[in-house]
Amino acid sequence: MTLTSTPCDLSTMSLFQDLKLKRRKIDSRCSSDGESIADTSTSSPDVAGPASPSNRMDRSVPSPGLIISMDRMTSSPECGSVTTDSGQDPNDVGEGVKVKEEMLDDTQPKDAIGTGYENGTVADNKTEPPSPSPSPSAVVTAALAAAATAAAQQEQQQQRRESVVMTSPLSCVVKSPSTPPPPPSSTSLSPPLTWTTATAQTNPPPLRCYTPSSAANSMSVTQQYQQRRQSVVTSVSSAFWNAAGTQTLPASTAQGNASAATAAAASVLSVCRINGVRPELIGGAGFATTTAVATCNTDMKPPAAIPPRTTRSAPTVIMGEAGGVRTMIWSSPPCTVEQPTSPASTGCGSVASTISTPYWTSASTWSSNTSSTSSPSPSPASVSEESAAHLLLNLGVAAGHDVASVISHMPGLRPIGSQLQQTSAAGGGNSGGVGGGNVTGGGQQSFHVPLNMERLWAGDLSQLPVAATHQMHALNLTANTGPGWPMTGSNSENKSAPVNAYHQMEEADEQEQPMVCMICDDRATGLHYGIITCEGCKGFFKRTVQNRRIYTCIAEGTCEITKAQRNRCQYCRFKKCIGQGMVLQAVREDRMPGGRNSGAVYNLYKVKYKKKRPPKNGQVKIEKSVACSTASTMTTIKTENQDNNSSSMSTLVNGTILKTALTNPSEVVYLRQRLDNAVSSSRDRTFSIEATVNMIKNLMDCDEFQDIATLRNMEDLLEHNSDLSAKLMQIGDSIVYKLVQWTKRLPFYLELPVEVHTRLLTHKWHELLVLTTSAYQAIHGPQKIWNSTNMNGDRNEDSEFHQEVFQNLCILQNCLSSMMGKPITMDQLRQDVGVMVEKITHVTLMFRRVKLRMEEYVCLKVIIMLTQNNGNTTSELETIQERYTSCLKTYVEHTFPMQPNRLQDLLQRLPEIQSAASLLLESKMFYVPFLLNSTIRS
DNA sequence: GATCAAGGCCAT
DNA sequence: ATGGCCTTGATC
Repeated sequence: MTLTSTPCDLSTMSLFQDLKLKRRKIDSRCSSDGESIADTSTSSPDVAGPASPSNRMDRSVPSPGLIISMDRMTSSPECGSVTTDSGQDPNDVGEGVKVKEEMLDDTQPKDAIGTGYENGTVADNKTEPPSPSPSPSAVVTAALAAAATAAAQQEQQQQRRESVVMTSPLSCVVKSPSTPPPPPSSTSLSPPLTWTTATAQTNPPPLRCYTPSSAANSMSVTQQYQQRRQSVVTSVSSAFWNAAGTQTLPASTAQGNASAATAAAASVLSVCRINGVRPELIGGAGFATTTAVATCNTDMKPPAAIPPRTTRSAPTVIMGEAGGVRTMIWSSPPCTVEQPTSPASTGCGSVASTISTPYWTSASTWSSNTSSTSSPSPSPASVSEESAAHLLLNLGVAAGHDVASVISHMPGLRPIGSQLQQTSAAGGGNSGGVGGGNVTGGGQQSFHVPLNMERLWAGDLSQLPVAATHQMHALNLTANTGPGWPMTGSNSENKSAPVNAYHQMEEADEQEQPMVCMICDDRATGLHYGIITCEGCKGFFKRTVQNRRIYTCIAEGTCEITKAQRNRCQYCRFKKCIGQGMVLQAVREDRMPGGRNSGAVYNLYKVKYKKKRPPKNGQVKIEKSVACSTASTMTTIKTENQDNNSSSMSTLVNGTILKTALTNPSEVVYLRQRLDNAVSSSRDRTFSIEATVNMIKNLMDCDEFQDIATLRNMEDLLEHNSDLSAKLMQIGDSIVYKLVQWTKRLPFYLELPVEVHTRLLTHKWHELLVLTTSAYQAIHGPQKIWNSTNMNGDRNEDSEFHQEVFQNLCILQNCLSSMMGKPITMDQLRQDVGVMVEKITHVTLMFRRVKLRMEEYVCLKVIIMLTQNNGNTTSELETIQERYTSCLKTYVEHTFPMQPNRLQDLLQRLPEIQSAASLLLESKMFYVPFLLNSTIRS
């Protein structure tokens, strides 16, 4: 089946509507004839979407020619088509963001395999992902050649029953043996990467790593598994887009053969050994950014027997990727027994299971699969676009269960082969504590629980030191003592053991002795981020948090951290920092020096301990450890009305609450809110110009305006001889990817839960897009000089406006005509997008007149994103928005002291932008902003 | 003004 | 990247 672009009448049907009609036809055929799917995947490779190999290559090589400017503010192309056509609430139109892992996959390409795993590897999570491989086809060819020559002899019978066929990075299909493999593609740029992993003929070939510089070029079985798995995951993305109604993807060939994919991948994984242990995937390994392969210089044994899944005594290897760097975390998990996961624990409600090896299959033929699943599959029209955004935000950061929950919300996608992941399977959501090195949870070592730094930086604080349940209960922390505080202030009946131990040591150490670092026992210099540390650990913690680094441990995550060995394993060092109670929030986002956090973070989490002294002679280390850990996790929580309720406060003080504060997810949410409210370093104050400049600089750094604003391959997009759906897919691909990447680089990304970011993207993408387009036109567009003076020689702004509108309409007319291969009349154009273009143009002119600066633009961008139209603004969002509003105010006042109304003028543009954006949704012509900037060359 | 806990600098 | 030393600035 080939999707050919049928130019539609712009006046009667939007491009999306047209595409959806196509989609319906395809769905109908796919439902009735599964085998036709293969035709789809092969006869129309272009339809594979923007992430096809050819597209990848195209995108990886910026065109020096026409570059459509667009900002990284991205949108979803087909959001409108999905909802409106089905008669859904128009308010929902376009509020979705279609996401595909390829967005991330592009910047974290397979060519990066092997580059990120060395001992002590550190990944700066803020760094831009590496550029795509310049020659993926060559790499693929090489891989295929290797595959052809190095077939192993011992393939599992289990594997032979299934096959994973990757026809393209986008269109992996999972097929049963009976399903014939797709014929080779005729596209030279997109060689048919047919990687038959478990067909009866060959074993998984020892593919080479894509990265020549990789220290370990041999792709391990695990790597191969990862790649296969990614191919499976890729199909999910395809299916999602497919379900969005805009196109049929080859992924639709995935006939829901979930068990095949599961078994194939599981068979590979289950028999792999890395350093003698079986690797396992969790968390961030769920999707594209996290499915990259951790390189390993370890010989991988060929698959053997599949061990029982209910016993897992071997250490776990968690492989994931963030910021383009692979992470491998080793741990020694407890025995895992499959068990159902409470849907509530996911926060999404409908996930059926939590997974450690999350395999997903594209159930793009959901319409016919519904009856076979335990839960009804949603219709394509009910695609949860928010879930899509959520999904992408979770890429690289979410644990398996999060991904599972997200996927569970995605029609056509369903988890299969779920296997409980022990660390995230707690029904109550308590994912356990980070091993504090010495002791957490009443002295019980917690090394078994790995620290997923990706999730940590994504805002998942549930990994932070958690008082064991028994510890919480011992302190009666579940009782409410004040508004919203799930803890008691009165009962400390059972806290006596650790607290007394602490106090005993405290009293015994009154003598003057040098403080020792709670992390490495080096000489401490004072309180740093909540605990007593040395300068080294202080700086280490600061750098880690500031840069959102992701460390790896090549051992088992139990490295001893001493002064002599602290630099041997960053992962374990940071893990100990967290475990000992160092406060992430104490690292200031605005990097404002000076002052104290006592009025902020420590107002909420008053660390109750004294400076730890070295143990006296005879004191056993474990005692010190207990004391330190206890002290570090001991907090006095002030109630909100502490000033007015001395008795309550007294109760709290007297009942000094042994609380790790971040105990379980339900508390974390509230605590985070409290923290944000309490952090005075970034709220309710006027920033100095230095701080303002710094904050704006951070925003600008994560914006990459020039690069992001350009849409590559515009010439290709404007050609009418290629599939229109592919064009739009390509645009949408770029949009979503850039939008998510921008979000994840925001300085306040960690301050908000992923769910909030998801919601923001879902509801604000169009406004961001309009703002970006207008700002880019104003800043980088030609400073047009119109012949617009009136009889008095004065500037005729009205005439200027209309001339600008007309020019923009002409641009659109040309571009659309080119794209559709059919002339578009100006009347049609005016009817469809005239008002919207006028509004966008108006904003652009206003920005141009005031000579909008990038510094202002990035602030406006954050402000508008955090503006809640429905009035349901949360304090979290308000806090951040106020922060950047204040930042913008300071900047404007300092930079333009002679323009007292400049700030007001800028902020007044925001409603206009929202108005234009709403029209953008209604028109469903998301690409208009791109085209408006198409004449601007970078 | 002293203290202290932030961030920054810079030699290693 | 680390860590010792310095500066900064809020709090006492």
